[in-house]
Formats: sequence, structure tokens, C-alpha cells
Amino acid sequence: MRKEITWRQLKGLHQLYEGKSTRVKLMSNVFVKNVLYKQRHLLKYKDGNIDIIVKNTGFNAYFEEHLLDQFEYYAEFFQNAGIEISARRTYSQEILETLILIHKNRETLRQKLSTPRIFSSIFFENKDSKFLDGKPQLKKDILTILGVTKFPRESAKDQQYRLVVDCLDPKYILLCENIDFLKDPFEFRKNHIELWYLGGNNTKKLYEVPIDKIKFPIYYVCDWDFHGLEIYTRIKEILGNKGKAITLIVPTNPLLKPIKSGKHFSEWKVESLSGLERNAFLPGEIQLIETLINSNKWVEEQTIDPISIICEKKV
DNA sequence: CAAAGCTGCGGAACTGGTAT
DNA sequence: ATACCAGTTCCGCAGCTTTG
Repeated sequence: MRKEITWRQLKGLHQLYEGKSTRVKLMSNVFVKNVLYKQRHLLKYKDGNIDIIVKNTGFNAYFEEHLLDQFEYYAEFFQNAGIEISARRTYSQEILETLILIHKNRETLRQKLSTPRIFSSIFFENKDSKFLDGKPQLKKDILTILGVTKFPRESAKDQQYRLVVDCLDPKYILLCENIDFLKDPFEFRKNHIELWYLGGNNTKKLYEVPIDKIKFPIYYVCDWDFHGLEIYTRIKEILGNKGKAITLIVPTNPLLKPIKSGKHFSEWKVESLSGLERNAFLPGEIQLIETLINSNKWVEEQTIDPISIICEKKV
């Protein structure tokens, strides 16, 4: 859906939309080179100067239809956050969405700010904890968003937050084990789903959530591995004590992955049902868990589509 | 002569390699 | 692993050139 384009490139295209030419090196972007340049012929190099790109007729119409909203959305964000709108920023869309998520939760985060390394591993978990180290500008921008001058050098281990992506007229709450859904919340909003993230493994935070914050049916989506499901049993117990029920999102056509793939480390235990509390699960859920244990596989959260599942259930 | 176009340069941001 | 450094990319601007 989203085109893979950095802010610098998007701004270059916008420069072209407003003016006539740009010196931004746009052709290194796959989408610009293949779609805009080769297929649609909306761009060309200026005669005798490959450093300059000019537009052909139709470019403005295309930009207005497909890219202008995006540009304005991010430009408005930079403005609200007090960051200059500059093509110096080479941020990918993933980073832009992460910054927006940080911006939305800046009040919470400011009070519980942790070290750069911890911060990095929470928000850029598919990079790594050192991601921010070599990116001084990104670090500065995050600090600007949070309205603080520096990250603390050390912080207590339990520094965890409840991040929320609000939506108008919420009807459901979806608690996510991982942060990724919160970075791409558009479809969730459209479907009246409010997103919560409790910081990895930090079920304790749930104790402190006032009962009246949970006004809507609450769902939980997680990796279907030992770790994710074990957290679910704890969450279910905590909410149960508060008199609330929670529904586990069961993937409909799960994509099974080998336990040892990539950076995945959660392995099944040898005990019955891997030592998970059997009573916490419905028969259908147990069936899938046993299938996974027997084949030594897991299901990644990002391959699950919670929207269709949540919205079907209301019928 | 004014406006638009072009070029070169300084420096910001980042990357990848090397030493410790 | 971590820290440092040298190299690369390329924006943004200033000042120069072209054009109508």
C-alpha cells in the first residue's frame, strides 16, 4: 500500500510539483525510477544535465492524486512537532510513523523517559538498540518532539508506558504485544479500534489502568509463540480480577514460521501445552497451539489481520 | 535589465571500514 | 563488541550566467 519513499524524496517530488525542476537525487528510489520515470514518463532528466530532474505533463495531476496528501500529512506533523521542514531529513516512512507515534504519546513518554538504548529498542525494535547511536539528527528530533534536552543516562528497569493510538468514536480496544500496528494505525481508526501497547512483557501496567478506561470490548493480539501466549494468560488473569473479559485474536489462515527464524527466540517447552495455563484458552485456541508445538512453528503478529476478526465478531 | 537558470562550494547526515 | 575516522552523498545557498 504505502510507497517506499523517504521524506527527502517526497519533498523533492513536492518541489517539482510546485516548481519546475529539482536537484534532489530522486532516481535512486525504486518507485520513482520505475513507476514515475520508466513506466509513466512523468519525469525526465534535463537536457544535458543529469543532475537536474524536470517534470512532464501529467506529473502534477499524478502527484495531487497519489502523493500530495502524504506530503501534507508529514509536513503538518513536522510543523506541529516544531521540526524544520527540511530535505536534510532522510527518514523512511517507517521512521516518520514512529515519530508520529512518539508525538501522540509525548506527554506519557516525557515523564517516563528512558535511556537512548532502551528507547531505541522499544520504538525501532526491528532495527536494534544501537539504531539511534549513529543518527544524531533523529535523536535530536525525538528530543524536540518530547520537549526535553537529553535522554537520561540511566533509568530504572521498570520504565514502561502504555501507548495509545486514539480514534474518533472507538468501539473496541486492541491490546498489542508488539508496537508495529501502532505505527500504521489508519485502518484501525477507520474501524473504530483503539490501539494499546504496554511495553514488552509489562503486564504489571495493566493493574494500574483504571477500570473505567476499559469501556469497550478488549482484544489481544500477539505472536503465537510461548512468550506471547504466556503474556496473554497473565493479562487475562489481571483483567479477570477486574471483572473484565478479553478475547484473544486467533489467526484465521495462519502463516506458520519455523521457531528459529530471524531474530525469534521464544521456544516451546516440553511440558504439556508448553506449560501454558490450559484453562485460559478456548478449545479452538488450544488446537492451534498444539499444532504449533507439534510442528515447532510460530505465527508472527504482523501476519495476523485483527481488523476483519474483530469486526466480524460484532455481528 | 530583470528574472530564471546554472554551478560550485560548504557542510550535514550518514556509512562502512579499521583499530582497539 | 565498541569507538573512531575517513569517505560519500547530496541539500541549500550564494553568486554568476543566460535569456527574453
